Amino acid sequence: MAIELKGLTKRSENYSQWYNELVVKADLAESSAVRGCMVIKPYGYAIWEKMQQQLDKMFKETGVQNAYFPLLIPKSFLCREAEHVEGFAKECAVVTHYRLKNDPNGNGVVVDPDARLEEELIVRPTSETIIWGTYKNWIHSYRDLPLLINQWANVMRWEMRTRLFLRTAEFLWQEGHCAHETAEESEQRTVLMINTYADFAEKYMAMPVIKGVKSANERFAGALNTYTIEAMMQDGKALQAGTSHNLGQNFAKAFDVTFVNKENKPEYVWANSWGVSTRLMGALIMTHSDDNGLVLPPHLAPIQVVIVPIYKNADQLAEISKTVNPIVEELTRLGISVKYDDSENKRPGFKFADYELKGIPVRLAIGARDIENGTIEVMRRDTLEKQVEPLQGIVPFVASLLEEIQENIYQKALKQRESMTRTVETYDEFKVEIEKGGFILAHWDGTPETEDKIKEETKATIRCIPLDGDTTPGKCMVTGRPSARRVIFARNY
RNA sequence: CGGGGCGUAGCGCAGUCCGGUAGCGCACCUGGUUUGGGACCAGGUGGUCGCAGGUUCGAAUCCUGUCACCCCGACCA
Repeated sequence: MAIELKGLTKRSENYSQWYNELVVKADLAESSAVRGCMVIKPYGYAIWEKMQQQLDKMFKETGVQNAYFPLLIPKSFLCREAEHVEGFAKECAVVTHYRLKNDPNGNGVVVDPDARLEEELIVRPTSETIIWGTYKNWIHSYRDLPLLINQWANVMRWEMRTRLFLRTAEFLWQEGHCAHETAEESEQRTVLMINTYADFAEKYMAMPVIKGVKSANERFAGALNTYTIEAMMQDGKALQAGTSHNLGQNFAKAFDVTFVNKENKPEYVWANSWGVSTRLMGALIMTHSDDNGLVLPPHLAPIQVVIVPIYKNADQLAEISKTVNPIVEELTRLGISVKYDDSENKRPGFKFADYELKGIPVRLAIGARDIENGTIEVMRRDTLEKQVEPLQGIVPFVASLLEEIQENIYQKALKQRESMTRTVETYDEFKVEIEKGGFILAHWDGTPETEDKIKEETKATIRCIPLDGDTTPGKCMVTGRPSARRVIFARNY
C-alpha cells in the first residue's frame, strides 16, 4: 500500500511509518525520554478527553461509579491467580528499592543497596489483583452487590516493541471491575459493556467494529470468556479496540471474596472486568486519516468548526469579524465548538493546510468578496469539497453538515472493511488471501492446536468468533473437522 | 531479545567510501513588499557532528566500545 502524507519530507515506506509520522506531524504525541513511553501533546489529549467524557457518561448511565486504586501492587498479589500470573508476570516493571543516595564516586545518585524492599512492588499492568484484594473487605452480603466500579488510570507493561498510541509501555485507560451475585448477572454485565464499547466506537468514533468472543488462545489471562470489538485499519490489519472479560469466580476464589446470600450461605462472587485505552486514539487515527492528515469524527473533534478570515487590511478584518462574531455565538449556543482564527501571523493558505492536518471537520472561509455577496465558503474535511453558501442560514447548514460528515466517514470505513472481508473455503486459498490483508471468514475446528498452526504458518490469528452474522456450520479449512460457524482471521497490530 | 536501519542546528537531510577550519532546506530574528490554498526579497542568530575511548600533526569521516531511536520478528490493549 503506497501511502504518502503530503508535506512529509521523508517518503513513508509503509503504513506504520505513515501513521507514526502523521501522529507527530498532527502534533498529537511524541516519544518520551523514557523507553517505550509517550508524551501526549495538548491537541492529542484534547481528543482523548472528549473520548473519556463520553465513555464516562455511558458507564454512569449503566450504574457504574468511579474509584481509584494504587499504582503499586505487592508481588504476592500477582501470584494468587495462577493463569493471571502466566499472562502478566513476565513483562512488568518492578520496584525493588525505596531510596537513592549520593554516589560515593561523585557521579550523581545511585540506588541505596541498603534500601531494598522486603517485598517487591509491581507497577500495575492491570488492576484486577489489587482491586480484588480490596473488594474482599467491601463485600459481605448480597446487599453489597452488584459492585460496579470503574477506574481511570495509567498502567505499564514492559513491551518489547512500542508504537505511539497503539502499544506504549505506559498507557492511559479505564478498567471496570464488577462483582455480582450470580453467573448470569455477571455475564449480562460483560455483554452490556462490550455493547457499550461497540456503540461508542460506531456512534462517536465513526469506526465500525465486529463484536465477538475471543478464542482460548487470545483470551485474557484468568478469564472464562473474553468479548472483544475488532476494527480494521485502512491497511487491512485488525486492531483490538476494547475487551470485556467474564472472570467467573477465578479472582473471587484467588482473593477469597465471598458474600452471604439470601439463604444465609457463603458464596464466591462472580466477576467481570472491561477496558479501553489510549489505543482508541490510534484506532481513530488509522481508521479515518488520509494523505492530508487527520480526519476527526465531528462527535469527537475538540474543534468542530474553524473560521478563517481572508483580508488585506485591518478595516477588512474588522468588517469580517462583525459578520463572523454572531455566527460564532450561534454555533456555540448549539453546543458546536468553533474557533475563529483571526491570527495575523499566518496566511490563509497556511491555516487551511494546518487545520486539515489537524482534522477539523468543517472549515469556513470568508473574505471581502463574500461580504459583498453575502456568502461564505464551506469546506468539509472528509471529502475536501468546497462550496459557497449564503450567509443566511449558515448555522443550521453547518450543524447538519457535521452530522453528515459523521455518518459519511462511518460509511466510508464500513465500505472499506467490507471490501477487504472475504470468505474462503480451503487452507490454500486462505494462505493466498491472508497476504492481501483484511478479514478472512473461514471455518475452524475450535481447537487451540489448529489456531497455533495457522498462526505459525501465516502470522494470522483468530480475531474473534463473531456474535452476529452467518452461523452456518461447516468443516475446518485445515483439519476438515466440524466447525460450528465461520470465524474471523486477520493479521493484527 | 534476534535481524536490518539510523544518530550532524528546533525539524528534515547532505557530507563519511577517499581524514584537512561545519553545509543545505524549513523554522526562528530584523526590515520591506504581500495576504481567496502552506508568500517573496534582503540581511541575520543558532551545531564541542549521540556518548566514551583509541589511531593521527589533524577525526563528523578510520578503529573499539556503548547508548538512543525507527522498521521487521517474538510478546501484547
